[in-house]
Amino acid sequence: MTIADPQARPRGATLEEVAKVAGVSRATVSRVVNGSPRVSGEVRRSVETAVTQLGYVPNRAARSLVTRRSGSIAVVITEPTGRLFSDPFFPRLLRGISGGLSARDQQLILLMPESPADTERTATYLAAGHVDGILLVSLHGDDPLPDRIARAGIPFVVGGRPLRGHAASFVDVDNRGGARSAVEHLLAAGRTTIATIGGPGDMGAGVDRLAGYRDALADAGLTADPSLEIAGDFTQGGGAAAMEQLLAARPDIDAVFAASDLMAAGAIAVLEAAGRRIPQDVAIVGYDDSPVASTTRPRLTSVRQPIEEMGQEMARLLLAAVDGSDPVQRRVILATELVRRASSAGRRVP
Amino acid sequence: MTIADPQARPRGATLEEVAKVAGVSRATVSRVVNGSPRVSGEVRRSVETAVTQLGYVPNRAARSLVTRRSGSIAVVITEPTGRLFSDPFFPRLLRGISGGLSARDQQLILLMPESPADTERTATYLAAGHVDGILLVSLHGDDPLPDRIARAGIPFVVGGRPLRGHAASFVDVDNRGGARSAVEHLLAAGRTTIATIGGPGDMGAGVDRLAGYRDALADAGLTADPSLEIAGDFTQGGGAAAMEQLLAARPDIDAVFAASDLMAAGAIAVLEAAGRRIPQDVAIVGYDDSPVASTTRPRLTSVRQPIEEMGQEMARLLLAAVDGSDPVQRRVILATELVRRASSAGRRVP
DNA sequence: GTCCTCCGTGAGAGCGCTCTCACGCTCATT
DNA sequence: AATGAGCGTGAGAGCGCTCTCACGGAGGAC
Repeated sequence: MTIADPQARPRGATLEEVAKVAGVSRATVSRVVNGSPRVSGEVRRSVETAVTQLGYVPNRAARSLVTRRSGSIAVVITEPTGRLFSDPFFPRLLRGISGGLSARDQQLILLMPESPADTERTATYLAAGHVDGILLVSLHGDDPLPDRIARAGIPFVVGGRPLRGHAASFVDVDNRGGARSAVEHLLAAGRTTIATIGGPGDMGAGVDRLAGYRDALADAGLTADPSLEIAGDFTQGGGAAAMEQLLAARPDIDAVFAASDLMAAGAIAVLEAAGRRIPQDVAIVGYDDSPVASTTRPRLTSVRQPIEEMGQEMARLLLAAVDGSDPVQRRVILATELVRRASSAGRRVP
Repeated sequence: MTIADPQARPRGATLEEVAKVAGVSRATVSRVVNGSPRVSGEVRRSVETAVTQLGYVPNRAARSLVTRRSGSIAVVITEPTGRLFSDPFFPRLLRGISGGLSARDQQLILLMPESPADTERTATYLAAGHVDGILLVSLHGDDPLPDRIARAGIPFVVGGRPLRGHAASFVDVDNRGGARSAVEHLLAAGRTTIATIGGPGDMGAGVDRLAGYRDALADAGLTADPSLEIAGDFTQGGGAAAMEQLLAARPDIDAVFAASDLMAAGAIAVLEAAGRRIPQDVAIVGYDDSPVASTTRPRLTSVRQPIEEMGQEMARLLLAAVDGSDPVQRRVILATELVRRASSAGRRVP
């Protein structure tokens, strides 16, 4: 094997070698490295010296083999295309997750299955127990993954409320509350005919934002009107198409709540082309507070979400579940914040 | 241990068990699983049956322990904040990398060190040989990582041309050529006083795009003018600040080449506020062709980059290096494409 | 003084896999 | 007919680590 291996990278020191240098047994070095309290101060110091001197770093594979823990967490992103490329949601979420994980010395394994075959391979990989826990992001209603890994008994946490009632912990932003506050803001500005361009009906974020929209209307004593509701796909093109339909059906619209900034940007372009002034004729509010919100003209009022925090919280929940210290299912909902900009400014003169 | 373990997750079948079911030795099962040709058809089939029946999946830790290969590749993203959150560069790159890796059954380990302490831990982790190879993304000039891992002898590939002459393979988009084509486009439209808002001077993308700008001017017989060049930080705010300085120093500007779309968006806002019409008074071209480019008004002419392809190519190069089949250093430069939109339309009347 | 407990340490098994080597068989070669 | 090459298969070592168990010595209870 020494001969056959083309690489022969220098292998680091082993426990055995550290033990020899420190003049103790392998077991004692292991105890020191893993912070066991049952080691005398003197021995501990001499082991630590040897560790530093040899630059010893534990071999994770060997450790995994016996502990049956991989020391890694999978993050699975199953997003066809749209949202993934169009807003900085994922980088921010990943950063939050990464931060939450690194403190505990867990590695983040990123899985982005594209094809159904990929998804199948991913499911097999995950169910085989190669990771200690799983973070599921951007779940659609029909995703088979949660069931598969639940059956395999691997702890997992979902980002965003899962639509089907999986017995799973999840972390979500308050989509319903955020949408409600956006629409309340429009109502307070004197708008009366408020349409919404919703998200996909198979995603929690889509469903909940629509619910929040309806909540606000109901509170104001208005009844929901199907001709004012249309589903988009979170993309700019989708937003534009939806806006056109909306405008054709209801030319009397004086406000639009779009469930994403990109869709709002698409809607703005269409409204503009139709000769509507924003915000004078039609006020518009988006969702996400993405960078796009400050490049539209007028700049876009939007609902800001604590994405990094969401990632961090997901990591925290999952690690607790992996430790077994918290077998309970938890649902964490994080608050959103309405960021007011020009697109919804000014009171309409009735 | 059986008692101490709070989880006791069902462990999958082992090689040994498959061997027993198939009536062969462990070694033979290993050969079948690893696709060795030295197994007779009959035996192979009976092993495959047993594998399927037991749902056998190899234990990666055990395999790693003996092969000294982890089966995973690290992707290190060291980006302070700005770019990471503001454009979809990273998701796209990650997707490209992921695609390039998954075909080879390599796991993608994502590392996003934030603090200097994180970076140190990351370096230690990587140098310890826990991954088979490393992909370095968004490298700044002063990053100590390349040296560290080069010294440890771990194969790595850099995304974007590294500024200091690391003896490293890299994949880059043709920043210089892309910038040149953008500026040539402005020249062809009759613009004569073309400013540039560049990227950070410690990043290859920043330096190269500036060089491309100068190339185009030189080709047109114009000499570079320091009062027309200013460095930004790839963010919208940075672009706006730069544009203000530029406008104060050279009110006669009739075109701007911004090294990122976000900076271009910032510049547009400032130009607008200063009463300049776009593109009539000042034409503007961005870089990245990000979603922002189609939300600005007018929509932004920009340089499109093959980001997914870049990620794929990085994965490909790295895997070749890991295999040892390609110890040569490679430099791959991918072509860009100018996407013409309204912000640079129309010929200026001299 | 004897017995027992407790604590720090070492010995050794074994996690699941790959890889080398040896072995026995079948065929082609002389 | 004898020899050897080649191929498919099995036996067994060992990767680096953790964990259980055993052991010896110190200290307290009787």
